[in-house]
Amino acid sequence: MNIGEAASASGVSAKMIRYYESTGLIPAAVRTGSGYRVYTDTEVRMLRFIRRARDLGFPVEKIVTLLALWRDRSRHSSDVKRLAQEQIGGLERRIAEMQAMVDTLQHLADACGGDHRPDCPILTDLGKGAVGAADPRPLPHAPPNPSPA
Amino acid sequence: MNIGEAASASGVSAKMIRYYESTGLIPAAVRTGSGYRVYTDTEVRMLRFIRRARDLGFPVEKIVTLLALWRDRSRHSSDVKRLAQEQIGGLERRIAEMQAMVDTLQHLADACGGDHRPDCPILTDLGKGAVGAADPRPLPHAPPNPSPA
DNA sequence: CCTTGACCTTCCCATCATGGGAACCCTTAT
DNA sequence: ATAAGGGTTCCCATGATGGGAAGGTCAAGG
Repeated sequence: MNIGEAASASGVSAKMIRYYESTGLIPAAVRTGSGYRVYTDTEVRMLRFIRRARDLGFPVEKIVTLLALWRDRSRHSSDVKRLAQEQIGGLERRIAEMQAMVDTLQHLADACGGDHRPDCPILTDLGKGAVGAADPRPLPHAPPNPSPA
Repeated sequence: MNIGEAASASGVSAKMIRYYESTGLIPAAVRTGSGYRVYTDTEVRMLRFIRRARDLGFPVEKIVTLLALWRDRSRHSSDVKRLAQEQIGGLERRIAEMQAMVDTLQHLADACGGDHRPDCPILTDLGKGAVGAADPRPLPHAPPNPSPA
């Protein structure tokens, strides 16, 4: 199977298959004499596994561990369960953060007339604050685990 | 005020202040004879505005619009409210996606013994699926609007 | 046999917001 | 005068993904 077929069979783009190979997430594929990558059903199943785990928001780094457990027939299900629960915890923390943003915005929007007049508590709130020192919270902008699928 | 002072007064790092200037989000700062950027309270307030908007999850692109409205004294509050509501909608969509991930994971984890045995519905589910064509959903991985604050 | 088109290869670039660091210049206090 | 602690620019890296160019390969059909 060529990379294109493996891509459509697994739902992982050819680009990403090469990327996963380059980062070591999956082993290097066997090549034909002319350099084409060749995939078997086993590898396609691995790619589907990766795809599903990404759909569930697992960061690629965690998928490394999941794949190792997947391959390890003597794994303990408790190890897998723990990973899943950590993932749930991380997602729930991010959900709570976003919910807090929603709540704040909703509060501000509720207090905003939404008419032709310029007065708007949203802008007032965003612009408020004395010019003294601000707490330099690090604005942890890059979520460790973005993937909404 | 030098950039370092403006950074601690606004909560935006000096690095990011220069970045915002380079992208045109904020106007270029006045310079001293020797090239140091100089900031006034007005600019610090603008930076705090940006910081707060980022904290609420607004992508920088939207902040461009918010800033324009902030500066425009003849703005209509309805324009601001609409932006806030769009932001709320986007956040809620992402929350729903993540909640769906949590639900799926919780379902799988509940069915997993979590003991020393290898059997685990989590891995079974991730690995399942025939090797036929998979729907090539684009895995919209990059959230348009990540910032959890 | 040769062409054509679809596929493959590698390599580079871009995203987005952010940090790290190097190399070098400026200011201020001792 | 010198050292410390700013500032400046420029380059690089992140993580997962797509886009695209330049060039090699394969299969089908004339």
